[in-house]
Amino acid sequence: MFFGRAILQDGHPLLMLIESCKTLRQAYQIHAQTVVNGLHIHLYSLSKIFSLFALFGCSESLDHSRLILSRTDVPNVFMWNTMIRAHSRQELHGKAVLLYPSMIAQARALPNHFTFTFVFSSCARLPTPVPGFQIYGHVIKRGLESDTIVMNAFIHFCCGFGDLHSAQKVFEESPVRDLVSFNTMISGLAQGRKPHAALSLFTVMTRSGLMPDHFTFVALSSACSGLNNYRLAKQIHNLVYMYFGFVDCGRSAHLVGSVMDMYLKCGEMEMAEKVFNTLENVKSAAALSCMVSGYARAGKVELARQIFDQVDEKDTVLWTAIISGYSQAGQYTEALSLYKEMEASGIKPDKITMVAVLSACAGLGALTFGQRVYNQCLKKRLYGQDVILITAIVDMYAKCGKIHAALEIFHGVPNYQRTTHLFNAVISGLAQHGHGKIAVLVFEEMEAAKVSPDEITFTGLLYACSHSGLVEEGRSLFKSISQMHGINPQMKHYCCMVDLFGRKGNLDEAYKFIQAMPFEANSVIWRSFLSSCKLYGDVEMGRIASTKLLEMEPDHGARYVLLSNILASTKQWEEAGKVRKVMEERGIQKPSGWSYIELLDGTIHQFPASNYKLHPQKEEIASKLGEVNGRLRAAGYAPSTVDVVFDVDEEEKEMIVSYHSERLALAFGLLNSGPGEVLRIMKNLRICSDCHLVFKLLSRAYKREIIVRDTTRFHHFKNGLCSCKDFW
DNA sequence: ATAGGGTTAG
Repeated sequence: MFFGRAILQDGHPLLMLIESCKTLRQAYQIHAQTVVNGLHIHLYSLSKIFSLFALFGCSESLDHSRLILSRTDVPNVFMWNTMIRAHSRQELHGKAVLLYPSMIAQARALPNHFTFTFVFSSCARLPTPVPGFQIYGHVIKRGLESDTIVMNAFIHFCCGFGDLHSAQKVFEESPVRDLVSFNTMISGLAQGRKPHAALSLFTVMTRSGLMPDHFTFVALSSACSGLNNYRLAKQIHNLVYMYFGFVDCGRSAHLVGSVMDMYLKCGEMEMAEKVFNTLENVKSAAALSCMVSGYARAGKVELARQIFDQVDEKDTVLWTAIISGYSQAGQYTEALSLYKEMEASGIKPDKITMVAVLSACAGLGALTFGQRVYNQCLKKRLYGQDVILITAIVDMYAKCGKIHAALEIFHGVPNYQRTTHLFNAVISGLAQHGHGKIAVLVFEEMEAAKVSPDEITFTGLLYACSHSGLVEEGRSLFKSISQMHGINPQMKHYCCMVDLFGRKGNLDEAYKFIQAMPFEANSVIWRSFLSSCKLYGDVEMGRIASTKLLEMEPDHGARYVLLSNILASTKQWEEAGKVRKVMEERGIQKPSGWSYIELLDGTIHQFPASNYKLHPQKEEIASKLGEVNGRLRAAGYAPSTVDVVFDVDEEEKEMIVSYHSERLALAFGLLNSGPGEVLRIMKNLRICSDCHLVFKLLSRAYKREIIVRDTTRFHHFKNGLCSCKDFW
C-alpha cells in the first residue's frame, strides 16, 4: 500500500491524503486503510472520511456516505451537517430537510447554527414553505434566533417564498445586522417587486455606516429594473462609480451585467449598449441573453438575432430568449423553426423554453405542434411544477380551438396554483369561443378563490358578454370594475361595452354611452359602433360614426370599407362607389386576407385570397372548389354578396367570394384529411357573412366539423350550425 | 449570498 506505513505512525498523513484525494477509487482505498488500521473507531478520522464521500459530488459517493452514517452509533453534529449540505448540493432538498428530524431524534449532538443554515438553504427550494417555518420553531427553542448567520439564512428562505412580511419582521427584530443581512433583504425586496422598499433599505444601510459591496448593487439594480425610471437607473449607475470607480469588468462582470440589464428593462437601449460594449471580451452568457431579450422587447428582433448568431456556444437561456423574442414579435413560424433548430443542436429545452414555444403555437393556432410540446412537458416531468407553464398550455389549447381540453387542464389545477394570469387565460379563451355564461361562472369561481381580477380579466369578461349577447351581465360587471374592484375602467373596457350594446342593436344606448365616457372615444370604439350600425342598417348613426372616424384617421382602410359596405347594403350604390373612389385615389387598400390550415402531420399551409395557383396541389384544389360549389347549389345556396364592396355585377361578386382564402384552405383541407377529421382554419381577418353561411352548409354536406379562428373569435361549424349562433 | 430567458389582453 502506498501510504500504509505513515498511518501506523501518525493519523495526520491520512488527513493530508484525504485533502488531495482526486478519484472515488482513491477514496475507497483510503477508507479501507482506515478500517484496516482501526482508525475508523475514532470519530474524528471517521468524520473526515465521511465528509470526503459525502461531498465528493456524485450519487455513488453519497450512497457510501449514507452507509457510513448508518453504521455510526453516535454521529456527531459535524457528520449530520455535512450530510445535510451534501444532499443540498446535489439538489436533493427534500431529503436534506428530512435529515433534520432524524438528527434530533437520534443524536445527542445538538443542532448548531451551521445545521440551521444548511437546512434553511434546502428549505428555500422546497415546493412548500411549511417545513422551513417548523424548523424556525426549533431555532427559537435553541435560542439561535439572534445568530446573524442563521437569521440571514432564514430571511433568504422567507424571501424565496415571497413572504416578505416574515423576512422583514426577523430582520428588524434582529440585534446584529451585517452586510449579508442587508444584501439578502434588499435582494428579497427586489425579487418581491418592492423596489422602493429596497431603495430605502439601502439608505438605512449606508446611514448605519455599512459599506455596500457588489452584491448590494446587483440587488439594487435588479430592484430598479422594473421601475422604468431612467433617472433612477442613472443614479444607481453613478453610485456604482462612486463606490468602486470604473469597475474592472473582468472581476465585476456580474455587477456590470446587472446595470446593463437595468438599462435594458428601462428601455434605455443606448446606455445599455454602452455598458455592453465596456464588457468587451468578458461578455458572459448572462449578458448576451439580456441583450437578446432586451432588443426583442424593444421590438428590434433583427438586432437580437444578430447578437444571437454571433454567439458560438448557445445555451438553453439564449435559445429561449431568441425564441421568445420572435414569438413576442408575432413571428411565430420563425419561433417554431428556431425551436426545431435548438432541438437539432442538442441543447435541452427547459420549462421556460416550453412556455415560449407554446405561446408561439398559440399565436399560430398550431395544435399538432402544441400538443407535441405538451407531451414533451409531461415526459420531462416539467408539467405541474410551474404555474406559468400551465397557463401557457391552457392558452395554447384555447387558442388552437380546443377549449374543452383547456378547461380540463384548468380544472385539474389546485386552488393554490391558480393565479390571475391563469384565470385570465381561461376567461379570454371562453370569450373567444363564445361561451359567455361559462366565462362568468369561471369568474365567480375566481372571486370565491380570492384571486384578484385585473383589467385583463374584465376585458375578457366583457368581451365574452358582448359575444354572447349578455347585456345585463356586462352592464353589472362594468359597474363592478370601479365600484367593487377599485380599477379604473380603461378605453378597452368602454370599447367592449359599445360593442356589447351595438351588437344587440341598442344603438342609442351605445351612442349615449360613448358620449358619457370620461374621455374622448378612440377610433376603435367608433369603428366598432360603425360596424354595429352596418349590421342593423342604421345609416344615420353610421354617418355620425364615419364622420368621427374620418376626422380621427383619414387614412385607415377599414373605415372606407365599412362605410361603403353600409351604403352598399342599403343599395346606395352611387354613394358607395364614391367612397370607394376616394379610397382608391388616396391609395388606400383593403388589407388582403389570408388563411392557413394545419394538417394532422403538423404542416401548415397558407393561402392568400383568390390565389392558390402557387400551391403544388393547385389542380386538385380547383376541382375540389368546383365540387364544393356543386354541393352548395344542391343545398339551395345563393351567394350573399353583401360584403363585397365593389359595385360590380352579381356574377363577378360571386367569383370574388368563392375564392376567399378560407374557402381555399377548406378545399385543401378536405383534400388532405380523412373522413370525419376536424378541419381547423385560421384567418387574419374576420370571416365574411357569405363564407360563414357556406361553412355551415358544408359542415352538414360533408359531415365535417370545421373550426375557424378569425381575428375576433372562434366559429365551430357542425351539422349546419355555428357555435356563434350567427351572432358575431 | 449575486446575474440571464417565460404566461393572459390590445
